[in-house]
Amino acid sequence: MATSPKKFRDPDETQRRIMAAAKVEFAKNGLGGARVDVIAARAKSNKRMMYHYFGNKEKLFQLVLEDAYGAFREAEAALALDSEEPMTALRKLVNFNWAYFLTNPEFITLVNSENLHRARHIKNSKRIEDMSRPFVGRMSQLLQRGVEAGLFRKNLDAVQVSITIASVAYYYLTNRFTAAIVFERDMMTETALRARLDFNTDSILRIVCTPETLRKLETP
Amino acid sequence: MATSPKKFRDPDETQRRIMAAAKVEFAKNGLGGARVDVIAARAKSNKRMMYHYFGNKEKLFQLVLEDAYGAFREAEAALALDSEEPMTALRKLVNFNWAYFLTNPEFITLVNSENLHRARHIKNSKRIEDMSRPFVGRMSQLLQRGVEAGLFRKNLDAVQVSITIASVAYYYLTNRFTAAIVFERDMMTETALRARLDFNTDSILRIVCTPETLRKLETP
DNA sequence: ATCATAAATAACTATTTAGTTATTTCAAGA
DNA sequence: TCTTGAAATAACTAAATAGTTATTTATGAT
Repeated sequence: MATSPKKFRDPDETQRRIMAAAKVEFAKNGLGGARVDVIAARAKSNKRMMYHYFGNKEKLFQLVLEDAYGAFREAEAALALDSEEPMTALRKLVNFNWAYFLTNPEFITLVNSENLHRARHIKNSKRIEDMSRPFVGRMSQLLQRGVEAGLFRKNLDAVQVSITIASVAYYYLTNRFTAAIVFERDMMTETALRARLDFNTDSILRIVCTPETLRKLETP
Repeated sequence: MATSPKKFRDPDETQRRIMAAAKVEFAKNGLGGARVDVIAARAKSNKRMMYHYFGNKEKLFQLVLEDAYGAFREAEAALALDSEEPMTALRKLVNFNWAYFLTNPEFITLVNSENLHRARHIKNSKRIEDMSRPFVGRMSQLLQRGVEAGLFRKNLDAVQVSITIASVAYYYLTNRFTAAIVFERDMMTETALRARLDFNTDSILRIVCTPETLRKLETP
């Protein structure tokens, strides 16, 4: 069969299992609420291995966070938006943010936890910086192409647009539990999720596109 | 002088001090990271009083959260948006959300913490429900008035609009620490804050207003 | 004045928890 | 097949932590 024979000693695999377990535990309980014993048990390893490979709880958290962020940016880069029409690319980007946060809820809680701690674990992370720069570059380039095609408004700040695209998806999903009570509405039915994605796509187009582009969209 | 004579026994004041201290501690470290000893010390009281008046840590958290949410909704209601022109009211609402999150950062972290715990502390809170319903009502009414005045687009969902107004402010502020690294930009300078508020106001108007209303705004 | 009651405090306890030490087990090179 | 170093495990420790008990102190009603 395809699976490699089970090794009894496999440092790489052990580290991988500890990271995976840590991701689950940190996402579920935050850095403060996470328990190293739980991580070790879930990884089917033990605490000593965690300390051996990662040093301490916080260093493990930092690595988990960097990996999560890396996976997010990699997935975004894989969209290859630079080879799409600007309108298509923008729609795909809105869609991607939504789908990613929805299918990777642990990403949201990890980022929330890191912000609660004022980003001290990634403050000096070269890795995060290196992963971020191309992303901002891609966004700027997309806006630029849209402007040149007469589709997008001029002088939009790529950072503001990026933040807005993320925010309308992220906020809905991260606050879905309190929102369900406040709005007396199940936020996670298929219908509700579809409605939110549609609303988000429409909103971002209204923010980014010129009035003429929007008019053409409405009268096909 | 105006200050009342210092009482040595003052249950109301003690409870108030414990609540205030708890708000700070929960906001700073989340429910899991908060320490009851720290709360007691900061309140210049002691643990026994906390347990006496509030039962346990989680019940205290619930009360702090309900109070924070109540204060937010009260402040919003005090805007008296129903006696404003729809456009003015909408701008004021965007402004209010921004200013409130900015000047009450503990509100954001409390809500984040509660969502990490899947809203289990307010799940059955009649208080929260009672405070929320009028808010949704006010939003619906505002949209309705805007539509009737030919200013706002028809068939907008008040819940989607509410969520969007909150999201563009909340996300920027809650994720300001990681964003500062990702975007290599200080998110909290006066200029950056002003730029974000302006961007948000513009965005929400583009989402809510009819094309004609927007056109009139651009050519005064 | 005094007494019952609630407010306040400090000292304590049983658990939990991050991190360590001591020991055993395996696998690869000589 | 023997040796050696890394991988793995379990048992331990010191500190921290939520919650409690026992006791003292002030206050307001009688």
